[in-house]
Amino acid sequence: MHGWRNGLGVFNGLARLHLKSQSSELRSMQKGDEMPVARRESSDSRVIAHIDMDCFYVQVEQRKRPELKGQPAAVVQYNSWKGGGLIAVSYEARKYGVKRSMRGYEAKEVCPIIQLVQVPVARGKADLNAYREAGSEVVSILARRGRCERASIDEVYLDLTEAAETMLAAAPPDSLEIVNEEALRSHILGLNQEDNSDVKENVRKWICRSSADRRDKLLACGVLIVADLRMQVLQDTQFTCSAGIAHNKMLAKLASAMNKPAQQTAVPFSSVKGLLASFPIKKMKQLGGKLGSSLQTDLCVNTVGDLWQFSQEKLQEHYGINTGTWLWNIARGINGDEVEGRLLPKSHGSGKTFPGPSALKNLSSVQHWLNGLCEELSERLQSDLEHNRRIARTLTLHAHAYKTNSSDQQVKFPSKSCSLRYGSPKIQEDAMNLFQAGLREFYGSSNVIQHGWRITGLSVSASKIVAVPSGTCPITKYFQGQQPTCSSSKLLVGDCTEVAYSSVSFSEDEDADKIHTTISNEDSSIQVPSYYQSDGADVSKEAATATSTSGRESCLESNLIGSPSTMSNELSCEPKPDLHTLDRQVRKKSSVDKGKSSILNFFRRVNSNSPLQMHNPAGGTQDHTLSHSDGSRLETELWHYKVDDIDPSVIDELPPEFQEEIRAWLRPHKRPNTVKSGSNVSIASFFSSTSTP
DNA sequence: ACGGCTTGCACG
DNA sequence: TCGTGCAAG
Repeated sequence: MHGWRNGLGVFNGLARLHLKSQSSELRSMQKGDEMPVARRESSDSRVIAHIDMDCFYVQVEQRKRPELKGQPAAVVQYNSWKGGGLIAVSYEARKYGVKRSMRGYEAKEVCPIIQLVQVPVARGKADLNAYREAGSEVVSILARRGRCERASIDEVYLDLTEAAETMLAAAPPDSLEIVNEEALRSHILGLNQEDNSDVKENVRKWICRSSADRRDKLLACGVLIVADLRMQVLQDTQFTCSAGIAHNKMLAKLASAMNKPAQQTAVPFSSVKGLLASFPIKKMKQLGGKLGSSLQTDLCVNTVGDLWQFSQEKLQEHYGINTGTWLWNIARGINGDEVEGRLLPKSHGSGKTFPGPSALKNLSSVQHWLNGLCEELSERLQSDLEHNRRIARTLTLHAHAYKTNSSDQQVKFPSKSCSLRYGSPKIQEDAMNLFQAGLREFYGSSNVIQHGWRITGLSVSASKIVAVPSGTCPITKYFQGQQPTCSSSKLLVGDCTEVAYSSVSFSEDEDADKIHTTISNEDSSIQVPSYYQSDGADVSKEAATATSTSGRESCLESNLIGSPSTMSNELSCEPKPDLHTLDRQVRKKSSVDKGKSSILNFFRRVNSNSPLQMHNPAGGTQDHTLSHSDGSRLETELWHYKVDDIDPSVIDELPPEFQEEIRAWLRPHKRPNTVKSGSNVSIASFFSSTSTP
């Protein structure tokens, strides 16, 4: 227990910079302070929600076939063997004891009246697109009230801090005459519900309590907002969901599962300790597997409360610096993970298993299945390009295999990747080559004749997805921006886009025009923040006069202008993610943008008289020096900014699109996972590697 | 060598 | 950077 109290007030600093009033602490933080990994102190006052769709695949099928609503039902794939495997089960069916991972036949045994709906099949494999699209519908609604992170096909995190603060300032709960019925149905952990009491009235009192501390009031606002959002989701999509509202992601996630389906649960700070004390360790996210088992068997930890007796150092010795620190923190309800603004997946994949006798035995069957997988992948990449203007740069092939007549069964089939060329035929060709490369390695030196092989699983995936430079910039201009002079540097977006264009436009015949118009479409009927509009014009002018690099730059800039919703009208029934969010999230990860991100240009214009020194406090070798992509710095001064010199309060004044980026620089980073005993690494040493300009 | 198919992330 | 393994749903 001793660590609990210790955990409450010990940490200062970076994590709090979202609060204007506390931003000065960022500057005052001195050497000797302790700051291992991303964390927040437990005075964390964010309002975070986790939204979890109820048996989502079932709901999607029920919307398609309304006669299934209210019925015991399950979604099943591959009806061929033992009635197929269940992947989603309605709550009515769960009452009969039907579980996910049952076979169709088993489900029928315990619940004879269950309705089994098959997952759509395309090219001989399960086709999950309907569920993906339904998930996007939900995300587009949930993203309305705050930063939104698509955590999976049916789960979303929301950072509602700002919305809650705004509500608290403008229309605080204690001023409300009527409270949303859905909000009144909330579960408030720790709220005493006496036997005869009016439950809803108690919830109303809690929500409207004027004596509540600020954190509870913010949480109450969160409860109201989430109730509202959930109603919107239901109205617009017919889907129900459950939600957790808390001060961080971990607690929100715990809470969302506590009352399902179609309910929401809030975790006031005062109830955290009681909640965790007896909470089964294996039910914590990330602890459902080997790590959780290790805690149980090696440390005799069965509940989160059992973790309290271990010092940080002890946990670090066992599990490494990062995991150890993380464990110590989550045991105390501390979790600084940010809600990433990301509405779209980071990769696409298509795969299939070939169990038992269905294992593939020769190249032609591998080719057959690989072709189908690649076709599906290609379609999804096309769709991502059209809807979101993104391209993937890397193609990866995974396979599971074993050798017949061989002793070294433990040898794994290696994954292989290459740069991704668009167009189904190219992807198929490349995937097949990757497979053969993997196969050669898989053989090793073993005797091919004696040792045949079987393939039990194949998958292809596309990753490293980046935004396509597009918008006001004609393609010709765009290509001028990336002459061979760049070849030595890492202009991956450009290089890859070029590939994408040529192959998409010329290999997939009928798509050529579509792609072109997509890229060059510049309908500007959408609303663009004023700082973009004025800047956009400026940048375009600069682009027109400069030669070597500004073509590229202007493309990147103009990416901020124009909207995906203006494109591909025939597909416009689908929800389109917000381009600004999209652009921000892509830019954040792009190695290209590290050196030339729009935010630096923004600073350059705003502070043109006083260039600041900027370095990344934790970025190691990362360099935020702005230089042109061709490496010529002729007319480009070197703009250095030092993070310490940025008044954190200024961040809130920046365009929201930039705030995220800046905060990412300021955020603590993970340390290399070397286990050190006595591991209080000082801030000084943490920063020292990059503190020289 | 079966629960199947996706995703994301940490590690070396 | 690439490839592997873990975890989740």
